[in-house]
Amino acid sequence: MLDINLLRTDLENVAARLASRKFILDVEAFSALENERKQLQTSTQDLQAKRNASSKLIGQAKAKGEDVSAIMADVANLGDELKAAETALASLQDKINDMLFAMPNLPHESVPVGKDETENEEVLRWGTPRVFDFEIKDHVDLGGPLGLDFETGSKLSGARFTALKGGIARLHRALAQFMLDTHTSEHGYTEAYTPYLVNAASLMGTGQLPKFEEDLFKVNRPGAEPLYLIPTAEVSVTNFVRDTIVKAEELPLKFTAHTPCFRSEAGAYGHDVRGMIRQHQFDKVELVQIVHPDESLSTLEILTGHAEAILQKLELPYRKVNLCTGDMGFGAQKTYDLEVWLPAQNTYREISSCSSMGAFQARRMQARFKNEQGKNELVHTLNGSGLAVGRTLVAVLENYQNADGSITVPKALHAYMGGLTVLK
RNA sequence: GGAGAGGUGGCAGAGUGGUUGAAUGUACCUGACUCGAAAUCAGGCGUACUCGCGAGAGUAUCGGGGGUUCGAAUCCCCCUCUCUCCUCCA
Repeated sequence: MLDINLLRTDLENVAARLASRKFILDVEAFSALENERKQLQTSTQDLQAKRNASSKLIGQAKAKGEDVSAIMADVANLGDELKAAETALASLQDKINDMLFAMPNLPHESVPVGKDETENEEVLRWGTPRVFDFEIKDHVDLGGPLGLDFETGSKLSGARFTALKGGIARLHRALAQFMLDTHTSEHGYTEAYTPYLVNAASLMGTGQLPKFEEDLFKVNRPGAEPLYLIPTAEVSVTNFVRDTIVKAEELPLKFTAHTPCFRSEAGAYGHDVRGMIRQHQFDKVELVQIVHPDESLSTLEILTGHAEAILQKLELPYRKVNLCTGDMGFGAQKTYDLEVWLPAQNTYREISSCSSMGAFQARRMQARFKNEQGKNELVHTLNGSGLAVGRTLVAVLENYQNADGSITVPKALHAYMGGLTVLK
């Protein structure tokens, strides 16, 4: 959520910056609502002050045993007028809030302006795609004989669900363990385990609600508030600090968590239907940092580096992309995507997305720290995939395939595979 | 799943319809006393918002939301969390 004061004082500029990410801010509607709000709030507060004063008088008079009917008559008509004013003000404020909650974050100045992914800026390439001297297969054909079982997945749950068995399941687990261990022991993150079902307030906090409810799996409960399956551990972990005030010296907070992620992929009909690139359920090792506002952009570089380290240790070629304004996610101020080389697709595919959210989430969550002046100030939040486990599995299968269809286990994973060095 | 008790300022803890934004203690800040400190005394001390150039004034806020009332921390309803007991369970 943007700072409403910024909208009040610098509306045109905000609108221009939001336009660069394809969000049209209705400037006229917003100022009209704001003007109306200002007036109505003042008049409502005047009425409230009047009511409070009269009620106080009634109390005083009654205490002395005096007759209060005159004062009572005086405020008799106030009630309806006040109620009407309060209702109108509340609905006005709801409208303003609805606008605010629907507004994406402002892109940072270092973000290239562009309309879509074609205008993203490649920052670097790491590694050299392997040259194969045989006809390569994609992960579906490679994985099938090794335990990658789409049929069972869809029998149990439908399209976009996958079952893993045997060596593939082991490899999947090994990847997650390896990532988690690397981030905790080499990058200084605290391991976290979180609920996979969260309430609406948490999803409001990180920005998935109210705007993207159709992307989520919702669990309705009679007589209780609904819960949602997390679309990413960013939600559960970042919300650790919702409604809290942390000490300045405790920053930065660094958490990593391995969780399943659930996405309805409502808008993705027809995309990536083959294989396990796009699933309703996938595992991810997430990185989250809660930092001092001065540190967010430098931390983004560091955090992205932590995700890159995993790809480098696995010796998977990748490139780093600075997303342009038109391609960034809703809450992001700046985002680097890491794209891994997939030989069967002959292209780089997203395997990690690392973002600085600035104060966007912190404002929604009321996540603050005590600054040097002793005042409460919003923290900044960052998150990144370190990495998406399913897609990493795909990348390992395709990049480490052999002519006979077997898969060489990357060296970094040997310690996690119980002596297995080749899957066949 | 069943029954009960609770949620009040940074912390502890009063308050069950009326000059209550909320006693008291404690923590913290300022001043006095002191060579200095401790102790003591005096004063201050939440957050958000609105109006105002400003001094300042006002509104909201006692887990969250709604209701009753001229007036709600206090009464009613829904949700939520914590604790205790029973039941069940990995």
